[in-house]
Amino acid sequence: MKLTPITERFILHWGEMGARWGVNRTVAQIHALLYLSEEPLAADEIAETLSVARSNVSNSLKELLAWRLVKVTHQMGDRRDHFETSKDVWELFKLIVEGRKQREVEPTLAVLGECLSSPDMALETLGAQQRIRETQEFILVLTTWVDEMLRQDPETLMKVLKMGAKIRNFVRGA
Amino acid sequence: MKLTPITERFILHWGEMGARWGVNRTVAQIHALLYLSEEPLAADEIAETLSVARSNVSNSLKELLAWRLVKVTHQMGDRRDHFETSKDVWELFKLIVEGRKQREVEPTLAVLGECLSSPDMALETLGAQQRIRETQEFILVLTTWVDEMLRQDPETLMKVLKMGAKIRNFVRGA
DNA sequence: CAATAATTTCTGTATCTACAGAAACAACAG
DNA sequence: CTGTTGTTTCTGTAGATACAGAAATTATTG
Repeated sequence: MKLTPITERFILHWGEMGARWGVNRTVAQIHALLYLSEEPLAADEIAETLSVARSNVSNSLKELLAWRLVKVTHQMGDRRDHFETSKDVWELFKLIVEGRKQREVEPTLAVLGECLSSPDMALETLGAQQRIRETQEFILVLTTWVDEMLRQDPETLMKVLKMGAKIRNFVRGA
Repeated sequence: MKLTPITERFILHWGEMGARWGVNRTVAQIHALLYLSEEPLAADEIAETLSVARSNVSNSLKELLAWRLVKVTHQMGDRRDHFETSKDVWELFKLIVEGRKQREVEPTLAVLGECLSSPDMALETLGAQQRIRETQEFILVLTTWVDEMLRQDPETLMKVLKMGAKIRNFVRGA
């Protein structure tokens, strides 16, 4: 399948961005392709379209499945798996944030917690102790809030965001 | 300078996390070191403490300076530059978000904008066209909101975050 | 139970990035 | 002006990751 110029540009840029945020380029590209595609695609089709090895596609899809960003579907008369992703940016965003929270933020909180409860903590300067505590507190507050937000439906979330300025006043008044 | 066990653990973990988010490991480690350190450190001291080459420290510091995460200071009777970072997690967070916005989000918005205004857009399916538009809108709303939030002082921000649940009700009532 | 189609796992290679060490450069002191 | 101290830039290498292609595995059909 030949890509149209815009689709190609979008996919390449997405791959680039993924790389900068610690996501494998091919993984990001495949996701972008599925996002723009009208129908679910088979692995071969993806490999051909993006000019990457079949095996590479297989591994990348496994990764995307682990992130719950793509799902497998089937079509009548075709034995091959077909892959599709949600067309809802918000939902995708949620899944990504959720994934990174689990994979990176939670381990970090664990490490900070262990540090804080370690007897070795006494060896640190008071300032360092405090900063480690503040870091933990910061991450905790932030993730709790993110959790809260992600639990909302897209529409509510949208309203919250579009209301930025008002929130400030709300806080003032509270 | 020898690191205490906790400091070492913190720094190593920070480096690890940086790597996962597309930040050079040494850069992240140096930042963590300065964050926990009570006084500004000279480049040699950093190199020795982290066991990395002096040149590596130089380049990493340049990177951190570009992000405005560290500042140069001087001490009486010492010709060497000394480096320090803010001890305020909130401020650090702001700087990082700000930096990533400029380096990654804005270029992405530019690409999306060019796509949308290109005549080639007519070649795309209606669905793809819409999704590209939605993506742009999404990023726009999100960054606008982030901008708004980062403009607040830490204290206000903290209140906003700690209020997660209430915000929902606020939205409902609005 | 073959024969075929589809997918995954394995293995080696290419590519890229991080990094050390050397060399060049700049600032300063005597 | 020359030696010293400190910093940056340059160059090659080591290490890591991404990836292609082959081999092995699994599923499906007649």
